[in-house]
Amino acid sequence: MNLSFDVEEFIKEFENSCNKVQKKTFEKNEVITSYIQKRNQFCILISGNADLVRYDLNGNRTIIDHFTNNDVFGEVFYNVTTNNELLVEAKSKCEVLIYSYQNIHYKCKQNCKFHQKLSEYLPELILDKVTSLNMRVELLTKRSTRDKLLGYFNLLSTRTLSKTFKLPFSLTDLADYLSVDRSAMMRELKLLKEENFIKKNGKMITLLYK
Amino acid sequence: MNLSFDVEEFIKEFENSCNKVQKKTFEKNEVITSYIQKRNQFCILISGNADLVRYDLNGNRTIIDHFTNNDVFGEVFYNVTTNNELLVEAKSKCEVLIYSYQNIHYKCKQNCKFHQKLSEYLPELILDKVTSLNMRVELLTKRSTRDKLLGYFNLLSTRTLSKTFKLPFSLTDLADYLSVDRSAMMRELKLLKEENFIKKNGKMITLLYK
DNA sequence: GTTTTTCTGTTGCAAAAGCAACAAAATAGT
DNA sequence: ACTATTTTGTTGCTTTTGCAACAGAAAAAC
Repeated sequence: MNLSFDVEEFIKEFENSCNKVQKKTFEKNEVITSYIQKRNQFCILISGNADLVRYDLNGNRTIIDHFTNNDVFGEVFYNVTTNNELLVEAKSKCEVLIYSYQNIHYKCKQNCKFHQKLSEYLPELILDKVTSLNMRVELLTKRSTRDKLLGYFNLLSTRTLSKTFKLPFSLTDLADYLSVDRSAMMRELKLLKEENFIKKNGKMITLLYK
Repeated sequence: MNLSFDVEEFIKEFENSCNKVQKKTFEKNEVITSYIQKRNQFCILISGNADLVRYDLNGNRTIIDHFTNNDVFGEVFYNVTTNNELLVEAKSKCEVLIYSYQNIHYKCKQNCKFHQKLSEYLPELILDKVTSLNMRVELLTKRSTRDKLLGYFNLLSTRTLSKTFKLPFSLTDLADYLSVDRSAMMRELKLLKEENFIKKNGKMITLLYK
């Protein structure tokens, strides 16, 4: 996230000016929302972190997306075509702004500050989402588990400007995020350590190659 | 694509009103643009079709995205972090509107109609892109070649409202799009035919299951 | 502070996917 | 219309990935 404006400031300042937006709090493991076609919910995660997960017919879980501070989500971003369940699950206590997408255009009152700012910031919020989705596609199209891992590590390294960083996921969740089998991923991690590509201590990873 | 406005109309009407936008034509196989960090190009494909492709260090080609009429692309949508080359290649003769993203905010003149309309339509254009990227992620996270194929066929079937449809790709390109080995994909297609899941005649596919 | 649950690390075996290579068919180029 | 190039369809073999299962470590719940 490198937005040109401060989402927190924006929310603090304006959340009470508009009666069409609501703020809700969710506890860990609660379902924040499920994606259903034709309900145009649009959400901004104010604090905490949450995952968009899919459970398919074989019982596989996939973490489709991982949301942290200031991320936007909701079924406006999704054309729900599959019969799989899509859920947003809170991974920690979460504060969420919930809004109906239509209401962005139909203002609640002439001078609603929230509306004004939201319209102004919206393209950037969505653009940021496109960028992160493109990175996701970039990762998922990598052919091997090794390339996915290294690709993801590179991303975190670039993001933190450091060769050492902490995984934002448990290893179990990381496997679901990279869409690979956990044991196969663990095996690959072991090889990467043995071949001196990385150093690993719990969730702390250090890249050892140039 | 199911936008609430007609992109073609918008472009026809306003493309000459703004001196900061240019229209270019590309022949088949020409490179329309390559993605380079910090150049904020933003493009709309008016006609033809094109692919966003990546060539990785092992020589694997991946079709990251496939663009047709009215699709938007450009490196505004991409945080170029990898050292891989990202190119947009014309698959047929293409007409493209090219614009610098910054210029969306800095209008060329007070009453530039193009600017006005573009600002108005932009969120929807980008939102549409998010939707298609989410579908892409949905496909790519499927665990097996079979699930990817069936997922993609379902998508085309839903889009065309028909059990029978034509693949917009060559089979070679489809493999690169689904990020699987071509021969493995062909093998799976053969099995799907043998097990009566699909009927296939060249690029025409018919789904046989409910 | 003890118990229960989740997460990590590992492995043998089975299944799926990738690689290489080639002939036939289709398409594009001249 | 003929030739060159690309695409399709196929297969044997190798490598990678996934599955199942389990023990120990860590974290969460009580």
